[in-house]
Amino acid sequence: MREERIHKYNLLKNSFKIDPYLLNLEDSEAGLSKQLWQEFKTKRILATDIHKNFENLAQGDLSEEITWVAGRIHNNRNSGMFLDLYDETGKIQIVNERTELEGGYHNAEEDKHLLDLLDKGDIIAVYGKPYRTPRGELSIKTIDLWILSKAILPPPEIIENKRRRLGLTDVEVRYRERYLDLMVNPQVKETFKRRAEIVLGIRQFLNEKGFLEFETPILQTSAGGAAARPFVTHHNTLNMNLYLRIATELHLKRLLVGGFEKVYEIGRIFRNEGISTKHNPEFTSVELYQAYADGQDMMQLTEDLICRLAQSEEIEHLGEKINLQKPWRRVQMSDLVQEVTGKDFDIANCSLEQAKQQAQELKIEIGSAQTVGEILYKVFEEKCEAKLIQPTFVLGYPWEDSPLAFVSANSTCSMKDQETQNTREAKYAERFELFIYGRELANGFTELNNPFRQKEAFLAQQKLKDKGNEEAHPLDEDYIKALEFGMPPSGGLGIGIDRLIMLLTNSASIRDVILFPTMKPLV
RNA sequence: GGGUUAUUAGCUCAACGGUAGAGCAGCUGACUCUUAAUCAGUUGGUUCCGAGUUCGAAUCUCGGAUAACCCA
Repeated sequence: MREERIHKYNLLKNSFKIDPYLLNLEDSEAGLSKQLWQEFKTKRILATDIHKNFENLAQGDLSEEITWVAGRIHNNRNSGMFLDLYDETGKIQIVNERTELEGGYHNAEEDKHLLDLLDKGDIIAVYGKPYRTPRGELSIKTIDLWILSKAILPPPEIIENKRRRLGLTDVEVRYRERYLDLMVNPQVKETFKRRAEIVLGIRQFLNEKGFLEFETPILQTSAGGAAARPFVTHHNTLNMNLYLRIATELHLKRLLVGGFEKVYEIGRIFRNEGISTKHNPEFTSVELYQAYADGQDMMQLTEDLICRLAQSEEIEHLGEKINLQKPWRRVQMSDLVQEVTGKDFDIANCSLEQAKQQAQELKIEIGSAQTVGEILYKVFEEKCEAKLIQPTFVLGYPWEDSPLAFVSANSTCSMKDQETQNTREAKYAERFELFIYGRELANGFTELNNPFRQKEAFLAQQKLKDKGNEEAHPLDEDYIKALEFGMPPSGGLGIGIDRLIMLLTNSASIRDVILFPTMKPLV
């Protein structure tokens, strides 16, 4: 098939003197080319607009309004008489009356042959008049047409009609050759359009609230701000290893030290971890930090943001109705665990022995967990996470896993609880995570701005690292130095944008919302 | 990391130990007719790769690749 197309390409070039990759309007013998090209660029109409503008054109009627359209041919009936032309907005039918085709820069005789050389997949420009066929299909009746790009490979069949199982369904091809997926699966195009709108919506929301967007380093000498294994790369002239960032947190908080009070960054994050329907090695997050605020403010902001992006108080996600009506549930992790398992793992009431015993009763492998808090977290992950279908803020994270958050007795994520941090042994981090449909969507806390506490927390992480925990947070002396200059008390929030888009576009896999997901090469 | 499943023509799939097939696409022709156009004819294969069992393998066995899903 490819050979056939190449043959046609050569025919066009040699017999017609047309290079089907150039704007052949330029080569017109009629001398009108430049003028026509200008006209084309300024007057081209999108398919949806034609349908809108000529809605009332009666059957069989021909409008006198000269119209330009362009797009890809996806279907061809009656030997080129009817073409289905698709642009970004949809389909418009082209009607070619061979006997009526006038010459533009090629004469009518040649047009006949030109029609025969058109293939599915070719991108063409059409100059003609709106026309509703006797059968009622709004079309463009061609006066002249030009090949703008010859397709050597045919496009997969476009799916508009489910009556037969065709089109491109192989997920592997859809991910590897996403352009084909976009070309023929309208709902895929719709998802990514929505993605662009959501990201724009986040920017608009934050900008309205006075946040400033910044760009912080992706290449870092120390990959901090989260618990994850980083990718390592090498800088040749500095002759040193660098890490790809696993979070934007520590640099954004340096901006708070510098005096900005509301900052955010939307950007790519890299984590050297497994791939699943919820994980891609590179993904997009938005992190924001607000001075003179706390975790409470961050929860409210999260609600406001997501509700605005959803544009509806109830959405349907993979068969579940998700009620987004504010305020969303806020619950302590230990209360939630008790609710689900009937066992009390609250650090205040539960000894390490009891916690281990209870975990065993629940048949939960505690693995490396050494404290009540860590066991609580394991039980939560095992027993509760998947059940959090409706939006839920989970509070009261064990401090061991939250080295960048304030620690308090009550973990209400409110600033006034900080004063109780002296008796750290019985404490939770002032941290929350948002779950919807069992998926972690956001993570926020009242930021730790005490450099001494921060250093202690880093040193505790260092010990874990020494024990072989590759996800433990590295000691970042430079960040501690920044805190020593003083960071205002602040709230911080991170949202996984891909997962948020999954939720809002009703997508089951993160790969359905990432245009080019990470794949192993075929050879 | 473990398990399950899949990989056959450009696309969607069949053939389940006995000559590798269909629909669509492509090509040739008919038809100013259509919208899944139709009609007639027709081309097209390293059955993901490699080894084994067998008279005979797309099919059974083993190994590998890639992917999807589930579990950790």
